[in-house]
Amino acid sequence: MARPRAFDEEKVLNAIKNVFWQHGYEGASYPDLIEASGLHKGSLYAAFGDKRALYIKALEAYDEKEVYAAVHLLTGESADAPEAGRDRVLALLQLVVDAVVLNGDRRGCLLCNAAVDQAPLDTAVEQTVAASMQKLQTGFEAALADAYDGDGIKNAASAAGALYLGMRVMVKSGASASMLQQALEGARALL
Amino acid sequence: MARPRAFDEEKVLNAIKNVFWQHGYEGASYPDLIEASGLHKGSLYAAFGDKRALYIKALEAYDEKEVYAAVHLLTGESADAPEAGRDRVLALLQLVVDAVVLNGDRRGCLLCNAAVDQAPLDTAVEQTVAASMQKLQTGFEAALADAYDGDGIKNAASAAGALYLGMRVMVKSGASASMLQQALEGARALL
DNA sequence: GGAATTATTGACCGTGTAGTCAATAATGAC
DNA sequence: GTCATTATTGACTACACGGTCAATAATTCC
Repeated sequence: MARPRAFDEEKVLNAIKNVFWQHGYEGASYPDLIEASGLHKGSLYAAFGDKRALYIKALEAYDEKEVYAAVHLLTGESADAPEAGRDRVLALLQLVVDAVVLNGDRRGCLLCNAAVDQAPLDTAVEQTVAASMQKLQTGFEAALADAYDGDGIKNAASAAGALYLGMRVMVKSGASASMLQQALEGARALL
Repeated sequence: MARPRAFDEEKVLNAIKNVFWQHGYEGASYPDLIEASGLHKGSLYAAFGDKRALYIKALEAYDEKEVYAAVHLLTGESADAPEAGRDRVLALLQLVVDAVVLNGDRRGCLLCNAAVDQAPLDTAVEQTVAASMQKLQTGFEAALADAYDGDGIKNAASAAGALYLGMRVMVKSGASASMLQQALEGARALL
């Protein structure tokens, strides 16, 4: 018995997520957010709260979509996941390279960006980031469980996670396609 | 035959570097920079130019000190560098862990921070970052030259570089000491 | 149709920002 | 001592930012 929402919450959050992904937290201004979402400032506040809350929601949306997809690839639950666990890790790293080579997408990883520039300033961000990172870690462990044993699994999974994060940083730093390809080949040789 | 500078340029730049290191580019306000440097706003402008120029100078100072030290460790030119190249890489990764465990220092790496949040927005930053990254890459190649051959050297060096960057991101994301230690052990097992 | 409730709008506000500049101070050359 | 030159100061400006709110619109219930 009240006026209904005129927008699709999920679509709006997706648009907001993309703005933060591309411009970072500080770099995303309300004019940017307004343009991308199609809403007005007051509506954003009424529906989601302040900018920080909006950012957390964007991180959660990223977790639900991008992190989810990565973890499912790692665990082998995706349809196109390779058979061997090690190959699933390499497939994920290949996706990092492909984003740049095939689509020219250098936004990197919203999670990494958040970890670097907002996590140290905001415990809510830090917790959200930590939760997503933990999911990734578990995914890497699942992928490497049959190639290592004992502590070796966790160790190799942490190192693989660091490799993944590092490659995503390389992407943002403007590393060339061949540098990225080299890192991927290096990972193939090491893992 | 004119009034001399009342401050030590190197010390001031070092203070400025630390502010950017801790707070990031956007997070560093002029009040912060003024307090850390002991100079007034007008002096900063007169001596170094605008905030962007100041940031670039801070990146250069970081390159000259921190990147220089890392590269020299990797190439074995430091006094305390291990004999084997592979051990020098691990020693560098150990320093990343130690910064957190021994000093509680979670500032991470100014270079990584710059790569993630400023390089995509400013080609001058991107170039400075790229130059420092290239030096690191060369260092890793020098360290791993005797353990690999042919393309393997460059590949392994790129992967080691990604590992290094990834671990520094983990530090900023709030990863626990044991997670970092795991990644280090993983690197030891893989390299 | 009227009442109650919630969504939407966009003008408005205070603040903190980066950046400027005219006045003043300190030095060396002569 | 005077002058030319450069350094220092801090008040000043203009602006963009995040955030607020009162007025209005759209809906359902009765």
